[in-house]
Amino acid sequence: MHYYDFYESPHGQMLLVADGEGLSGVYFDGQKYHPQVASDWRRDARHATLRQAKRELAEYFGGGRKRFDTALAPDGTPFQRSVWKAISSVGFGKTITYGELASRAGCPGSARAAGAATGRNPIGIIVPCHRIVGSNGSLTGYAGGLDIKRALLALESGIPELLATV
Amino acid sequence: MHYYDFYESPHGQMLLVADGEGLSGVYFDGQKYHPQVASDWRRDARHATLRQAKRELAEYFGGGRKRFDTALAPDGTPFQRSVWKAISSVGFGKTITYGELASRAGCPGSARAAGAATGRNPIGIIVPCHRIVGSNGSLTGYAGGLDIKRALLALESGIPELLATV
DNA sequence: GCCGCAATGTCCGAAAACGGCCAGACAGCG
DNA sequence: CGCTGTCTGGCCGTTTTCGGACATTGCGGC
Repeated sequence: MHYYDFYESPHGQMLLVADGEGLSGVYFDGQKYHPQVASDWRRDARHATLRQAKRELAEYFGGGRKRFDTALAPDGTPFQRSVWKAISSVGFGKTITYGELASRAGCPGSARAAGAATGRNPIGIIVPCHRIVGSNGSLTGYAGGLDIKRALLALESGIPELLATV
Repeated sequence: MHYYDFYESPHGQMLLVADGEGLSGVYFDGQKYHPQVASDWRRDARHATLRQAKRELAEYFGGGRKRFDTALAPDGTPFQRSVWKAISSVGFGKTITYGELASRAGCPGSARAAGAATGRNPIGIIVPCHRIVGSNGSLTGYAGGLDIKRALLALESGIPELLATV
């Protein structure tokens, strides 16, 4: 059974999805690969996992949280899961390249495949795929749009002036 | 979760599979499309659905049962399910053609596709695909082998001499 | 610097192949 | 004629196969 609820972020409404195992999805409104809410899903604002995720997101956007503790249960191929796991190991305010990401996932040389897997990340923000950049530092892409990616990195940079430029 | 057990039929060992919904598979040993027993399946001789199926099969081969009451939960496409449902409506000792089967499934003219779907029937004997024959009365095919198909039809014919010919 | 290229895992659409068919035409045979 | 068996062409859903497209990168050639 799938449960879901919404969260109002500074960058628009977000859809949160959970199953029995943990959080399975966090999506910006209208982002790429945004799922359809199926008729057999149940909206439940008090669902334990969803509540914890909403609280932690609020603390993150408020600047008071640097890592997430919600239990995750994303659905994907073995390769994708290893990539998403590697993404989660990138700390707040840090960035790595797609090539480095591929290496950490155990598949050096598969940078492009790692990029594709990054694009399929179902748990935005909490699995911090916005911290993955091109080898020359360019932002290259983000399912929610480059503006949001830039804003998230600015928020994590800790430099107030940077925030103003967004 | 999948549960399974075996049943010793007059024509060799049979594999029975069930999930939470009902019986999902009944296969002759070595038949076409015989599934692999996955490592996360659990053998359970006392499983309610499996026990009922084994009992009804024993009664069928003993000649004392003409229809099955076990709850079924086969996995397939919408078309396949409608075909298997139509097969189940064919009574003991009767036969229909693949063309007639297609019509009963709601798709007149799709005789060939109905044949393919019949071949994929996961629940042998209980979904009596052996009662489907060619338009000229020929047996044409059976996943468990034509010999078994002939034997089943002989058993259902009620004519003792026919049984001797098998 | 700029361009082209090879290597990588997954998804998606299109196309082709594959069946437990069937009706019609034809030839062979008594 | 009537009956039989074989062959052919059209029919239909599913499965398999194949070719690109991606949130990349390092290298060689120009």
